[in-house]
Amino acid sequence: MEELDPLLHQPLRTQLVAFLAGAGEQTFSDLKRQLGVSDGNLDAHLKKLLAADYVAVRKETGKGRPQSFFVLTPGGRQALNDYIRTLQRLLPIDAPGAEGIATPRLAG
Amino acid sequence: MEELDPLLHQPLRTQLVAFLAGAGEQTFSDLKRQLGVSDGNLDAHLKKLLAADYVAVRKETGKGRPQSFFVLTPGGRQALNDYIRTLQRLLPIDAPGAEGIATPRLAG
DNA sequence: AAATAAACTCTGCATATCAGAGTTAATCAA
DNA sequence: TTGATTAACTCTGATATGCAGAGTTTATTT
Repeated sequence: MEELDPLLHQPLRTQLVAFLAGAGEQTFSDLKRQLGVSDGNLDAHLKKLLAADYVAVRKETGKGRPQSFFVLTPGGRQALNDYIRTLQRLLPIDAPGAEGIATPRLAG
Repeated sequence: MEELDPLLHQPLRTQLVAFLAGAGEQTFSDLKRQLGVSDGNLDAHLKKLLAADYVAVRKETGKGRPQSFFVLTPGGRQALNDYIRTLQRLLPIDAPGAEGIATPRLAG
């Protein structure tokens, strides 16, 4: 059976990565606001994504408050694409608007 | 931001529910073999799905070894459909074969 | 009827998730 | 220009989740 990347298949991280994929570079605070999550929780999940090189940080200091900018790496983008393809194979995702399950298909 | 049903958004449970949706009623052993998972783990996840009424059991006894047949309930099927729709809104799932992320869209 | 095996279920450990307290650094007010 | 305030993180510990294997029950086999 297909494997779902456990790093991406978690509610907050899926949203986080999806958001980064769509919106590009984001600050810690932007992410916190967008996802409505606590500091500690966001930090913990970002750390995992950083450790896997799915996300990279660019820290800016000197001008204004110190800020970290988070971006999806090429590897992260690839992982997301693979993840989406796995979901598509696993779930009956046909076309937008027709996502309901009509007829069960027999097991393999 | 959209919420991803945490009961469904977990690797094993997503596969489990997807499989039940596609293949219909399955025994414990069938599920174990198909998913390649330990007894204890399968039991734990099935319990959660049962508690949420996403899945129902029918226990057969008397003729042959006692067996439990697990099925997706209408509620479970609905939850799965909602879950898929949420994924589609969240991720750039457009059409099969074109799932790559081409152009970032700006944040809300 | 004793041994074997299938079909579950329970227990406990390991890891993950999460919120809030703590820390550092910049801006603002006087 | 310095003390207060606030934004931007980071660390800590408490709770929940995930998991494997040991244990239990019930049927077959010999």
